[in-house]
Order: sequence, then structure tokens, then C-alpha cells
Amino acid sequence: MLPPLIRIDLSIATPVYRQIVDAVRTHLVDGAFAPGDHLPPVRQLAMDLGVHFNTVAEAYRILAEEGWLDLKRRRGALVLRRGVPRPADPAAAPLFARRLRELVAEVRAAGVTRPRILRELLLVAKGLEA
Amino acid sequence: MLPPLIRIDLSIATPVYRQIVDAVRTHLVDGAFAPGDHLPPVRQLAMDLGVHFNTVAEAYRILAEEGWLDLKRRRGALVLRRGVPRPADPAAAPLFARRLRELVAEVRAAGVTRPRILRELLLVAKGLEA
DNA sequence: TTGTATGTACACAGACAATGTACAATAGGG
DNA sequence: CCCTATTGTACATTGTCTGTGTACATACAA
Repeated sequence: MLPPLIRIDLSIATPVYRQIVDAVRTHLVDGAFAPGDHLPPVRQLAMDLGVHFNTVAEAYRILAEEGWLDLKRRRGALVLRRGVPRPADPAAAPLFARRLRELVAEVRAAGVTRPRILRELLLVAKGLEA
Repeated sequence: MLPPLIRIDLSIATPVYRQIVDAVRTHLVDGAFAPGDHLPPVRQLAMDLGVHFNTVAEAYRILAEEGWLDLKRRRGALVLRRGVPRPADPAAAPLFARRLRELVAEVRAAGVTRPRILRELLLVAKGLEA
């Protein structure tokens, strides 16, 4: 069995619905979920994750507001071809810089080694160049 | 006036006390706050940030639990020489990989350009090599 | 037409975040 | 020594957020 595309962790502070949003959006950006695909129904994904279906529905609603999904009853969650990213909020890039540094600081403090962090950074950078 | 070392953003979902923790920890890791320094008293930092002092106190308490600070009444928050990072939880590195990808996906979706993201990743990577 | 698979709406319980207020400890001045 | 001001602490309170329960609306298929 392949590792599930979406996993959640009840032990961390990030609320489950936001973990779902983050995980699904990652797959949408990198193409693992492509326009025309259907996401699993809220009740099915909820079963897989062990949460209530309304929690999944909330995540789908947020993704629909972001323009990724078209939600229609009885038809499930259709992945849309999402228009060009809206012009970035000018604060977005500096905020990214800060959050990236905070994330790295957090994992360094947690004992992840510098080479390991470096490796992940460069892997992601590599993926962006393509 | 220099840009303040710590800033918070009431418009985002991350609670203020956690924003404070993240910002201060970043400075602790990169050395802007060094062992022997004193952080501002909770009431003063709270004034600067426009929040209640108990919110700052909560952030300081978390950092003290992480081993960064020694809190004593009337003496303020003393920055400790923090022992070697505890052995990393084996899940920490994979979790970092995931969170990094989620962060990048989020800002890409928000319209930050790939070169801009790449630049920040490489900047942080550079800082880690030193 | 009817049943059923789907998303939606909304109320509710519990957890969490931020604050208000009172208190405890301690450094420093007299 | 003792007092006082400055600092962190404790805990109750208030409002918001999260996750769930339950009932409903919609639309496809037989």
C-alpha cells in the first residue's frame, strides 16, 4: 500500500482542518491532484483520517474559496484549473522569509542537524527550478 | 529606528503567544539574543506589541520550558546557554520536510514567484553552511 | 419517481486565547 | 533592616475557535 497522500497528526497544535488544507494544497500545487480529478467525498476522507466529516468539509470549503475546488452536492469535490495566482500581496514574500526562518529555527532547536535541514532546503529548491 | 526584532500580526490565525515564541526563538537560535542577555520585562514587551502582559508571560514560559530562558521575579528573563539540542525526535526531520513543502506550496499559491522563493531558500541554506 | 450519495447548515460542548485582577518574590534605596 | 517598586505568577473570566451531532437540501441513477 502506498503511503496515504494526506496524513494528520492529532498531537500537534495546528487544527485538523488546517492540516488537511495544507496537505491537499501541497498536492494541488505540485500536481498530484490535477484539474479534472475528484477528491474523495468528505465522509470517506474523514473515515480515512479518523475525524468527523464536517471537519473535512470545512477544509474543502476553504480550498474552494481559494479557487482550487468546485463543490457540488452529489458530485464531490472537483479540482479546477486554477487561474494564475492572484497578484501576490506585497507582504507575502517578506512574510515567507520570516516564516521560513522561524521554521528552520524551530527544527534546529528540536535537534535536527544542519546537514539534514540543508538537504531538505536544497531538495525543495531543486524542485522549484524545474 | 531599527525595525523591531519582534513583530506580531493580529490578522493571521497563529495565536499571538505562539508568534512571540517563534520570533524570539528565531533570534535565540541565530544569536541575536545571546546567553547572559535579558529579554524585556513582560509588561514592556507587551506594551510594544500592543497585547496583554500575560500573553507575553505565556510565551516566556514556553521558551523557559524549552530551556532557553531562566525566569525569576524581579530579575526578568535571562537568556541561558542552552545545552546541546536534545536528541531529535526521529519524526522531526520528516515533519520538517513536509512542513517546508506545505509552506512553499502556500506561498506559491499566494502568488509569490518561484525565483523569489528560491532566493529565500538559498539565503537560508547559505546561512546554515556558515 | 424514489432512493441514496453527496455537500450544507447550524446548534452545541469543550478547548483555547487573551485579558483582568490580585498576589508573591526580590533587588535596591533609605 | 525595612520598605517600595518592579518584576513574574496564579487563576478566574470572557469570547472565539474547533470538532462533533444531527437534520436537511440536492442531484444522479435505477
